[in-house]
Amino acid sequence: MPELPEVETVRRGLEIGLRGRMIRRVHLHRPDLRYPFPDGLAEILEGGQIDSVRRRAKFLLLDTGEHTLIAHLGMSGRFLIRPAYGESRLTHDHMVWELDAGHELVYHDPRRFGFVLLTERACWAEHPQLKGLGVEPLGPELSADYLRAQMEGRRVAVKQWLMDQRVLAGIGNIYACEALYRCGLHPATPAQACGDYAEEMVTALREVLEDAIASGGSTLRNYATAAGDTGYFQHRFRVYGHAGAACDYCGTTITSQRIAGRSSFFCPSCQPMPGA
DNA sequence: AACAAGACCTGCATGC
DNA sequence: TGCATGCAGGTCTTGT
Repeated sequence: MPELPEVETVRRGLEIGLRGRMIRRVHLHRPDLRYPFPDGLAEILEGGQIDSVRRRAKFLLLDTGEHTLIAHLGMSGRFLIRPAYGESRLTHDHMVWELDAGHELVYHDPRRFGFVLLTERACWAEHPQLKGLGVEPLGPELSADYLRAQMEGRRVAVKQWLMDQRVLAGIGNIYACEALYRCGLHPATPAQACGDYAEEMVTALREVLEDAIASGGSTLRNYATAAGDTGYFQHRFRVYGHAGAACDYCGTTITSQRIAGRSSFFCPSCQPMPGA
Protein backbone atom coordinates (compact mmCIF):
# COMPACT_ATOMS: atom_id res chain seq x y z
CA MET A 1 0.00 0.00 0.00
CA PRO A 2 1.98 2.79 1.32
CA GLU A 3 4.87 4.62 -0.19
CA LEU A 4 6.91 7.34 1.45
CA PRO A 5 4.15 10.00 1.62
CA GLU A 6 1.64 7.59 3.18
CA VAL A 7 4.17 6.28 5.70
CA GLU A 8 5.18 9.82 6.60
CA THR A 9 1.52 10.77 7.09
CA VAL A 10 1.03 7.76 9.35
CA ARG A 11 4.21 8.68 11.24
CA ARG A 12 2.94 12.18 11.95
CA GLY A 13 -0.31 10.84 13.31
CA LEU A 14 1.44 8.25 15.45
CA GLU A 15 3.92 10.79 16.76
CA ILE A 16 1.08 12.96 18.01
CA GLY A 17 -0.96 10.07 19.36
CA LEU A 18 1.80 7.93 20.86
CA ARG A 19 4.61 10.13 22.13
CA GLY A 20 4.89 9.78 25.91
CA ARG A 21 2.19 7.10 26.13
CA MET A 22 2.62 3.98 28.23
CA ILE A 23 2.33 0.50 26.71
CA ARG A 24 0.32 -1.42 29.31
CA ARG A 25 -0.22 -4.71 27.52
CA VAL A 26 0.61 -6.20 24.14
CA HIS A 27 -1.63 -8.79 22.47
CA LEU A 28 -0.51 -10.83 19.45
CA HIS A 29 -3.37 -12.59 17.68
CA ARG A 30 -1.28 -14.76 15.41
CA PRO A 31 2.35 -15.92 15.46
CA ASP A 32 3.54 -14.02 12.44
CA LEU A 33 2.99 -11.52 9.68
CA ARG A 34 5.47 -11.70 6.81
CA TYR A 35 7.98 -12.78 9.46
CA PRO A 36 7.37 -14.25 12.93
CA PHE A 37 6.84 -11.67 15.64
CA PRO A 38 10.14 -11.24 17.55
CA ASP A 39 10.71 -13.52 20.54
CA GLY A 40 9.63 -11.85 23.77
CA LEU A 41 8.06 -8.90 21.98
CA ALA A 42 5.22 -8.43 24.45
CA GLU A 43 7.44 -8.76 27.53
CA ILE A 44 9.95 -6.28 26.14
CA LEU A 45 7.34 -3.67 25.28
CA GLU A 46 4.96 -3.95 28.22
CA GLY A 47 5.47 -1.26 30.84
CA GLY A 48 7.53 0.86 28.48
CA GLN A 49 6.90 4.34 27.20
CA ILE A 50 6.91 5.44 23.54
CA ASP A 51 9.55 8.15 23.19
CA SER A 52 9.36 8.97 19.51
CA VAL A 53 8.10 7.78 16.13
CA ARG A 54 10.48 8.12 13.22
CA ARG A 55 10.54 7.05 9.58
CA ARG A 56 13.27 5.65 7.35
CA ALA A 57 12.19 4.94 3.77
CA LYS A 58 8.87 3.07 4.10
CA PHE A 59 9.71 1.83 7.61
CA LEU A 60 8.24 3.23 10.81
CA LEU A 61 10.54 3.29 13.84
CA LEU A 62 8.94 3.37 17.29
CA ASP A 63 11.46 4.10 20.03
CA THR A 64 10.83 2.79 23.52
CA GLY A 65 13.59 2.63 26.12
CA GLU A 66 16.58 0.73 24.78
CA HIS A 67 14.60 -0.71 21.88
CA THR A 68 13.31 0.38 18.51
CA LEU A 69 10.36 -1.36 16.91
CA ILE A 70 10.73 -1.52 13.13
CA ALA A 71 7.39 -1.76 11.33
CA HIS A 72 6.61 -2.07 7.62
CA LEU A 73 3.05 -1.79 6.31
CA GLY A 74 3.60 -3.95 3.23
CA MET A 75 0.71 -3.47 0.80
CA SER A 76 -2.28 -3.38 3.11
CA GLY A 77 -0.99 -2.62 6.62
CA ARG A 78 -2.51 0.07 8.84
CA PHE A 79 -1.76 1.48 12.25
CA LEU A 80 -4.80 2.82 14.07
CA ILE A 81 -5.20 4.52 17.43
CA ARG A 82 -8.71 4.09 18.76
CA PRO A 83 -10.68 3.81 21.99
CA ALA A 84 -10.07 0.34 23.44
CA TYR A 85 -12.31 -2.35 21.96
CA GLY A 86 -11.76 -4.58 24.97
CA GLU A 87 -12.02 -8.24 24.07
CA SER A 88 -13.45 -7.65 20.62
CA ARG A 89 -11.46 -6.83 17.54
CA LEU A 90 -11.79 -6.77 13.78
CA THR A 91 -10.59 -9.47 11.43
CA HIS A 92 -6.89 -8.88 10.64
CA ASP A 93 -6.21 -6.87 13.81
CA HIS A 94 -3.00 -8.84 14.35
CA MET A 95 -1.29 -6.83 17.10
CA VAL A 96 -2.98 -4.67 19.73
CA TRP A 97 -1.25 -2.50 22.34
CA GLU A 98 -3.30 -1.39 25.33
CA LEU A 99 -2.22 2.16 26.08
CA ASP A 100 -3.04 4.48 28.95
CA ALA A 101 -6.15 6.70 28.92
CA GLY A 102 -8.38 3.95 27.48
CA HIS A 103 -6.88 3.85 24.02
CA GLU A 104 -5.22 1.15 21.99
CA LEU A 105 -2.84 0.97 19.06
CA VAL A 106 -3.75 -1.62 16.44
CA TYR A 107 -1.70 -3.10 13.61
CA HIS A 108 -4.18 -4.30 11.00
CA ASP A 109 -3.06 -6.02 7.77
CA PRO A 110 -5.28 -8.24 5.60
CA ARG A 111 -2.56 -9.39 3.21
CA ARG A 112 0.14 -9.75 5.87
CA PHE A 113 2.93 -8.53 3.60
CA GLY A 114 3.91 -6.20 6.41
CA PHE A 115 6.04 -7.05 9.42
CA VAL A 116 7.19 -5.96 12.86
CA LEU A 117 10.79 -6.40 14.03
CA LEU A 118 12.76 -5.30 17.04
CA THR A 119 16.26 -3.90 17.30
CA GLU A 120 18.47 -2.05 19.75
CA ARG A 121 17.82 1.65 19.58
CA ALA A 122 21.52 2.52 19.72
CA CYS A 123 22.25 0.71 16.45
CA TRP A 124 18.90 0.71 14.64
CA ALA A 125 20.47 1.72 11.32
CA GLU A 126 22.60 -1.43 11.30
CA HIS A 127 19.57 -3.71 11.22
CA PRO A 128 19.68 -5.92 8.10
CA GLN A 129 16.35 -4.53 6.90
CA LEU A 130 17.67 -0.95 6.98
CA LYS A 131 21.37 -1.25 6.36
CA GLY A 132 21.36 -1.23 2.57
CA LEU A 133 18.81 1.53 2.02
CA GLY A 134 19.64 4.36 -0.36
CA VAL A 135 19.15 8.07 0.23
CA GLU A 136 15.98 9.70 1.52
CA PRO A 137 14.42 11.47 -1.47
CA LEU A 138 13.47 14.44 0.72
CA GLY A 139 16.82 14.56 2.50
CA PRO A 140 19.92 16.62 1.68
CA GLU A 141 21.76 13.62 0.19
CA LEU A 142 19.59 13.56 -2.93
CA SER A 143 21.31 15.41 -5.75
CA ALA A 144 21.60 15.23 -9.52
CA ASP A 145 25.20 14.10 -9.10
CA TYR A 146 24.13 11.24 -6.85
CA LEU A 147 21.49 10.11 -9.36
CA ARG A 148 23.87 10.31 -12.30
CA ALA A 149 26.44 8.24 -10.43
CA GLN A 150 23.83 5.63 -9.52
CA MET A 151 22.55 5.42 -13.13
CA GLU A 152 26.00 4.44 -14.33
CA GLY A 153 25.86 1.07 -16.09
CA ARG A 154 22.25 0.38 -15.10
CA ARG A 155 20.24 -0.89 -18.03
CA VAL A 156 17.04 -1.54 -16.11
CA ALA A 157 14.01 0.58 -16.89
CA VAL A 158 14.32 3.92 -15.13
CA LYS A 159 11.01 3.31 -13.40
CA GLN A 160 12.22 0.06 -11.86
CA TRP A 161 15.47 1.81 -10.97
CA LEU A 162 13.59 4.59 -9.14
CA MET A 163 11.81 1.90 -7.10
CA ASP A 164 15.10 0.22 -6.14
CA GLN A 165 15.28 0.89 -2.39
CA ARG A 166 19.10 0.70 -2.49
CA VAL A 167 19.12 3.77 -4.72
CA LEU A 168 16.22 5.85 -3.41
CA ALA A 169 14.49 4.78 -0.23
CA GLY A 170 10.73 5.20 -0.26
CA ILE A 171 9.62 5.40 -3.91
CA GLY A 172 7.00 2.87 -5.03
CA ASN A 173 4.90 2.25 -8.11
CA ILE A 174 2.61 5.28 -7.87
CA TYR A 175 5.19 7.95 -7.19
CA ALA A 176 7.66 6.49 -9.70
CA CYS A 177 4.96 6.90 -12.39
CA GLU A 178 4.05 10.40 -11.24
CA ALA A 179 7.65 11.60 -10.95
CA LEU A 180 8.55 10.33 -14.44
CA TYR A 181 5.55 12.14 -15.90
CA ARG A 182 6.69 15.33 -14.22
CA CYS A 183 10.18 15.08 -15.66
CA GLY A 184 9.09 13.91 -19.11
CA LEU A 185 10.77 10.52 -19.22
CA HIS A 186 9.37 7.31 -20.66
CA PRO A 187 9.27 4.78 -17.79
CA ALA A 188 10.94 2.05 -19.89
CA THR A 189 14.02 4.17 -20.67
CA PRO A 190 17.22 2.42 -19.56
CA ALA A 191 18.41 4.17 -16.39
CA GLN A 192 21.86 4.75 -17.85
CA ALA A 193 20.33 6.87 -20.65
CA CYS A 194 18.68 9.32 -18.23
CA GLY A 195 21.72 11.29 -17.07
CA ASP A 196 20.59 14.47 -18.81
CA TYR A 197 17.36 14.36 -16.82
CA ALA A 198 18.96 14.08 -13.37
CA GLU A 199 18.22 17.70 -12.38
CA GLU A 200 14.60 17.45 -13.52
CA MET A 201 14.29 14.14 -11.71
CA VAL A 202 15.41 15.62 -8.39
CA THR A 203 12.86 18.42 -8.74
CA ALA A 204 10.07 16.07 -9.83
CA LEU A 205 10.68 13.63 -6.97
CA ARG A 206 10.75 16.32 -4.31
CA GLU A 207 7.68 18.07 -5.68
CA VAL A 208 5.50 15.02 -6.05
CA LEU A 209 6.42 13.63 -2.63
CA GLU A 210 5.98 16.96 -0.85
CA ASP A 211 2.65 17.60 -2.57
CA ALA A 212 1.46 14.13 -1.60
CA ILE A 213 2.47 14.56 2.04
CA ALA A 214 0.70 17.93 2.11
CA SER A 215 -2.43 16.12 0.88
CA GLY A 216 -2.21 13.44 3.55
CA GLY A 217 -1.03 10.76 1.11
CA SER A 218 -3.12 8.72 -1.31
CA THR A 219 -6.01 6.41 -0.45
CA LEU A 220 -6.71 3.73 -3.04
CA ARG A 221 -8.13 0.92 -0.99
CA ASN A 222 -7.57 0.81 2.70
CA TYR A 223 -4.90 3.33 3.51
CA ALA A 224 -5.74 5.65 6.40
CA THR A 225 -3.90 7.68 8.99
CA ALA A 226 -3.64 6.63 12.62
CA ALA A 227 -6.77 8.65 13.29
CA GLY A 228 -8.62 6.85 10.50
CA ASP A 229 -8.55 9.71 8.00
CA THR A 230 -8.05 9.01 4.31
CA GLY A 231 -5.62 10.92 2.13
CA TYR A 232 -6.71 12.77 -0.97
CA PHE A 233 -3.62 12.93 -3.19
CA GLN A 234 -5.15 10.19 -5.37
CA HIS A 235 -7.32 12.92 -6.89
CA ARG A 236 -4.16 14.67 -8.04
CA PHE A 237 -2.59 11.73 -9.88
CA ARG A 238 -1.76 12.86 -13.40
CA VAL A 239 -1.06 9.43 -14.90
CA TYR A 240 -1.36 6.64 -12.29
CA GLY A 241 -4.61 4.76 -12.89
CA HIS A 242 -5.54 7.10 -15.73
CA ALA A 243 -5.09 4.79 -18.73
CA GLY A 244 -7.45 5.88 -21.51
CA ALA A 245 -7.86 9.40 -20.17
CA ALA A 246 -6.46 12.53 -21.82
CA CYS A 247 -3.13 13.94 -20.64
CA ASP A 248 -3.75 17.21 -18.76
CA TYR A 249 -0.98 18.91 -20.68
CA CYS A 250 -1.28 17.75 -24.31
CA GLY A 251 -4.51 15.74 -24.55
CA THR A 252 -2.81 12.57 -25.75
CA THR A 253 -4.32 9.39 -24.38
CA ILE A 254 -2.46 8.07 -21.34
CA THR A 255 -1.40 4.48 -21.79
CA SER A 256 -0.41 1.72 -19.44
CA GLN A 257 2.27 -0.89 -19.95
CA ARG A 258 3.61 -3.64 -17.75
CA ILE A 259 7.21 -2.91 -16.81
CA ALA A 260 9.08 -5.34 -14.56
CA GLY A 261 5.73 -6.86 -13.63
CA ARG A 262 4.16 -3.61 -12.45
CA SER A 263 1.49 -1.51 -14.14
CA SER A 264 3.07 1.65 -15.46
CA PHE A 265 1.20 4.71 -16.68
CA PHE A 266 2.54 7.47 -18.92
CA CYS A 267 1.75 9.98 -21.63
CA PRO A 268 3.41 8.72 -24.83
CA SER A 269 3.71 12.27 -26.12
CA CYS A 270 5.03 14.06 -23.02
CA GLN A 271 7.28 11.16 -22.05
CA PRO A 272 9.34 10.15 -25.09
CA MET A 273 12.30 7.85 -24.75
CA PRO A 274 15.53 9.87 -25.09
CA GLY A 275 17.19 9.19 -28.42
CA ALA A 276 14.20 7.28 -29.76
C1' DA B 1 26.65 -8.59 -11.47
C1' DA B 2 22.40 -7.55 -13.39
C1' DC B 3 18.11 -8.73 -14.41
C1' DA B 4 13.42 -11.38 -14.83
C1' DA B 5 9.99 -13.96 -12.82
C1' DG B 6 7.70 -16.18 -9.25
C1' DA B 7 6.26 -16.33 -4.43
C1' DC B 8 3.97 -14.59 -0.43
C1' DC B 9 -1.70 -13.47 1.09
C1' DT B 10 -6.36 -11.56 1.05
C1' DG B 11 -9.99 -8.67 -0.87
C1' DC B 12 -12.28 -6.63 -4.49
C1' DA B 13 -14.05 -5.67 -9.21
C1' DT B 14 -15.29 -7.80 -13.38
C1' DG B 15 -17.29 -11.01 -16.49
C1' DC B 16 -19.60 -15.22 -17.54
C1' DT C 1 -26.33 -15.86 -7.22
C1' DG C 2 -22.05 -18.19 -7.74
C1' DC C 3 -17.72 -18.98 -9.55
C1' DA C 4 -13.34 -18.02 -12.02
C1' DT C 5 -10.11 -14.63 -13.17
C1' DG C 6 -7.13 -10.87 -12.69
C1' DC C 7 -5.45 -7.16 -10.23
C1' DA C 8 -3.62 -4.37 -6.09
C1' DG C 9 0.44 0.85 -2.90
C1' DG C 10 6.01 -4.26 -1.62
C1' DT C 11 9.83 -7.13 -0.94
C1' DC C 12 12.37 -11.43 -1.04
C1' DT C 13 14.15 -15.54 -3.33
C1' DT C 14 15.35 -18.20 -7.14
C1' DG C 15 17.03 -18.90 -11.66
C1' DT C 16 19.12 -17.37 -15.95
